[in-house]
Amino acid sequence: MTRERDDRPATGTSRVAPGVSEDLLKSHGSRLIRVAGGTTVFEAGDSADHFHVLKTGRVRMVSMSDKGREFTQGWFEPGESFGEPPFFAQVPYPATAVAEMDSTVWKCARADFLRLLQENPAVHLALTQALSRRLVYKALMLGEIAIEEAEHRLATLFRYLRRIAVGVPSADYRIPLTRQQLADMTGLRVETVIRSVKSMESRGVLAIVGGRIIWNGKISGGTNKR
Amino acid sequence: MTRERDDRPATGTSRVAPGVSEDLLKSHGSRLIRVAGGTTVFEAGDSADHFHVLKTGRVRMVSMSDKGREFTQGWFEPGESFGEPPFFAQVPYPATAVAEMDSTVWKCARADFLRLLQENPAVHLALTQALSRRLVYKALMLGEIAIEEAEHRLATLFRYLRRIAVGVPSADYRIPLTRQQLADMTGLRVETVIRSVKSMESRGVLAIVGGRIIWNGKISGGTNKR
DNA sequence: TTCCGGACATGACATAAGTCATGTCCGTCC
DNA sequence: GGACGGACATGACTTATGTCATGTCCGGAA
Repeated sequence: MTRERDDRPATGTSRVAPGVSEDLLKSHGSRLIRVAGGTTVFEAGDSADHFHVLKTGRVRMVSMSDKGREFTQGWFEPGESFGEPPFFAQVPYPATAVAEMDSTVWKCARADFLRLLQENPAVHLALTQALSRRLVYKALMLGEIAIEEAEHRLATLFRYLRRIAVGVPSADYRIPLTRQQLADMTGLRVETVIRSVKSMESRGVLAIVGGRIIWNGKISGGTNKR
Repeated sequence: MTRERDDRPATGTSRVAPGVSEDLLKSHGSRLIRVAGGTTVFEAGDSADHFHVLKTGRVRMVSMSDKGREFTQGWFEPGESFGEPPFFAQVPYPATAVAEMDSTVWKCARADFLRLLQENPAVHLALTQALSRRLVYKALMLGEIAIEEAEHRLATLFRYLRRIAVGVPSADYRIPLTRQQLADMTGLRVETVIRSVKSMESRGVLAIVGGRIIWNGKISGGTNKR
């Protein structure tokens, strides 16, 4: 049950990392740093004066409460940039970036990166789209967590995950996350996720096979209006 | 108690609307539409094929649950654009845009707007910054609502509102929102907001003068690390 | 002045979700 | 092949917040 990790959805950005090419980063004064698994790339409160791009490994963006509760803002896969919002907004990081495994990260200083963007309009547009996808996800989850109940939050997350997953959208989708990870993305506790999922299973809106949650493409379909 | 509305914080984007100039919009095939107060500019589920810029009036972005609960994603003031994330991400709107008063809105079709951006790198950068500010706010509130309790959520929102407000940051800040509006931004109910605020008042972290919440610049200051 | 509606306030009770304790199942590692 | 740890599961109890009912205050309209 460790192989799961490989198909972790890139909730951070998009299904396909458009990314800034390494050549471009190198030619614009970026430095490549190593981050050991379990340590942080930056922490909430740090000032954001570099643009970060993940080269190898995996990074999780996480918010932490005083009492140790965690909320996973998203995961980032190789090729994706992360921590750009505070970088552009010029405010301290609101969350902490943790390397879930040994990782390497490109760091590009503000002036260098702004020049890079200016010289490469296509990269800028791809970045705008990546930020937009992330904003859509955040608005979606924010609305859910603010006003919906446990099962609804989970159903919405499942639909979202299947939508951004590669493959046939009508086919069954095997949720590639543990109950704990789902809890950390929905503001719920593991027990609540377990109970909600079981309840949804008994109502037939999903199936559990070998512990894994199978979201049915047909019956629990989409929500689009037009 | 109606004058409050005028200094509504522009949580949608930023304190200063950088915006796309009207000349630019006009020269790129935009249309100006009128939206009566109380009606919607677009609704959750609609497809997003136009870029919207508010010319006059005020727009509130709101998520709604099946059972009628509302969550205010943000407000938009004249000069600000809204609904861009789904536009760029090419997905249906996740929320509904309601005109809180008679408003006028510029609408620019996709191809036209992409051309506009390409021809005006400075506008593109300003847009990236606006999106970034919004993303920082969403990440902040998402973490709060997911894992923090009522009083903490409110305190964080108050700090944020004061930070983006114009004026001396160390001075007392009068929250320009009603209890109901605060409730709609934090995923709480009015009664909970009222009780939390009173509790915070009794603990001395804020004052209530004539019903209005006064957030003290000194004692309830910032959270920055460095 | 009086009336009215919106905002603020407070008590009593209901409940979804959190918390705590325990237990099973099942791979992996020695 | 036995021990161990992580993930899943379930019962019993607690609690923060929601829900409902009701009341006061105050400014604007008539």
